[in-house]
Amino acid sequence: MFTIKDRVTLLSRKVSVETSTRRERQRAETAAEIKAAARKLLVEGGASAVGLRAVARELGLSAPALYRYFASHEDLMAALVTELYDELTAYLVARRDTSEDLGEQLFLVAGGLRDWALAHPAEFGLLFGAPVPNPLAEDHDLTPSHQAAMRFGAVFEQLVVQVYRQRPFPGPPEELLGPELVGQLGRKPEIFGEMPPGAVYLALTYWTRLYGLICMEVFGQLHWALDDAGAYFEAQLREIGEALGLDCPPA
Amino acid sequence: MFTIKDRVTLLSRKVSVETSTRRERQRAETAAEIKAAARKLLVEGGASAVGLRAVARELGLSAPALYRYFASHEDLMAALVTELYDELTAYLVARRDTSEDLGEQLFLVAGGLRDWALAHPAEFGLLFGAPVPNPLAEDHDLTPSHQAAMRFGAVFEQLVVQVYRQRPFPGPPEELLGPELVGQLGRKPEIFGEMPPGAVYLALTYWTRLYGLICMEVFGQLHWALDDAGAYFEAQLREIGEALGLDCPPA
DNA sequence: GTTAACAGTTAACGGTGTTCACCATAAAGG
DNA sequence: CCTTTATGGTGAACACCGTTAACTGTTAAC
Repeated sequence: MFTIKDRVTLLSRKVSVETSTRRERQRAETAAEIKAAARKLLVEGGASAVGLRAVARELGLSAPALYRYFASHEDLMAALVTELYDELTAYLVARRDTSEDLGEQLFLVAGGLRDWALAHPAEFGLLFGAPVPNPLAEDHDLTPSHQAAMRFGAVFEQLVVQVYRQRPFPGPPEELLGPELVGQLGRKPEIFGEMPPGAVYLALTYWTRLYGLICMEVFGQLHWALDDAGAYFEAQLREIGEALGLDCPPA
Repeated sequence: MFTIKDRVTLLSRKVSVETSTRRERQRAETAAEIKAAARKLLVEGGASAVGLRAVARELGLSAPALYRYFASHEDLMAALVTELYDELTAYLVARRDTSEDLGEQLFLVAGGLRDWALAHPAEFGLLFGAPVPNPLAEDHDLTPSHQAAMRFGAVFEQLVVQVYRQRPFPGPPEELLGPELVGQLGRKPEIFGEMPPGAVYLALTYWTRLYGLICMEVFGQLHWALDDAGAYFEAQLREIGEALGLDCPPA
């Protein structure tokens, strides 16, 4: 179980004071170069193409040298995932802050996620296409990549909560959701604050539909029906926005 | 471009006459054993655990022996994917034929897909979690696994079309979708028959939301909000069914 | 009954992640 | 300033991987 305090410390990006000695700076720079090379191989040849030897070859090093920076190939990938999550989060936040209106921000963030996914399909596949990444069970402690994923999710969560606070949207009545679902929907006040179950349901719907849309498009599972899913995506987004009580721009 | 005739021949499962000589039967049986061993390794250790040598070890063979049955490791995986698609399709069809009512069938098939995915998460990940499987472009010819995937999709497509024919659902008005999207939605008559763009939009919505829901749940990306997504899934399904003009069972 | 195809073997090549022993250099300490 | 120590690098080696080649029995076919 996580307390609210845990969440707060977790969601604030660490901006350490950086008492960087000369060595530490060099070390961090090399680690960054390694991750950059790994990413280059990822976009060029897919996840299977990013191997330790290939990365080392990319920067003129020997494979065992990388073990001074990452404990294993899996660790390298996890670090890359963390970096990508943070890059995506920063991109979404920057895009969100383009507007002051919370409703517009919701559209900006959704469209931003799609744009990033389409611009970086390999990276997106690494972040979101991995089958069964983690159970997030009690015993499993939070790895840095998990924390980065939560920071990413928090962008959407916070925004939805803010939108609700500004102009509460009703959501379906509780008798339509059923008691079991209503119970579960009210079980996360540290995320959804004072939102009633119906509103939480709508927020989850927003996220679920957005995820499904983008995954299907970037994974190429929509080609059989649409040659350009852009218009479809916008229509779906308007539909969701309407359910959230936002004034949606016309087609 | 595919003609309607192509689709018909493609979507009918081949039930070859099987003029099986002794050798051919033995050969087919061994190939089946290989695929079974590969699947066992898949569910036990994920996609990365199913290697040629491991499969061979599983049945007391040498690795090169498998090359008498599959041209490469990739071919083995493709054959496994084909088999899994067909198994899933057969499961859905059997479940669908439990009821005569088309509306109920739509719910049965949707719930069946979720149940199969939850019962076989590794297999589901292999089928639907693969990033960017294929562009389905003109030059790329249809591999058996693609054909199996299309047979799978056809179960949903045919059902939606039948539901529409029995009781047409309106869908959003065209001026709400925009001319660009309306144009794309009317471009696949070989799939959606005489359905108007709004209805095709709803059919796509049905599939997109279903896919997103199941992917998120089986990939563990819903644990942060819900401990058991079953009730949420059913509520979402009711919502979609309502949009399709079906009488949905209460919670 | 001869012949040819088939199903399997072992050996080997290049590739992978990883560990080990070793070595140079750069920082730290008396 | 010199010594010590930690750091970042190396090549060799292990076990595994997918794949190919050469070879050997068995089995079906003419």
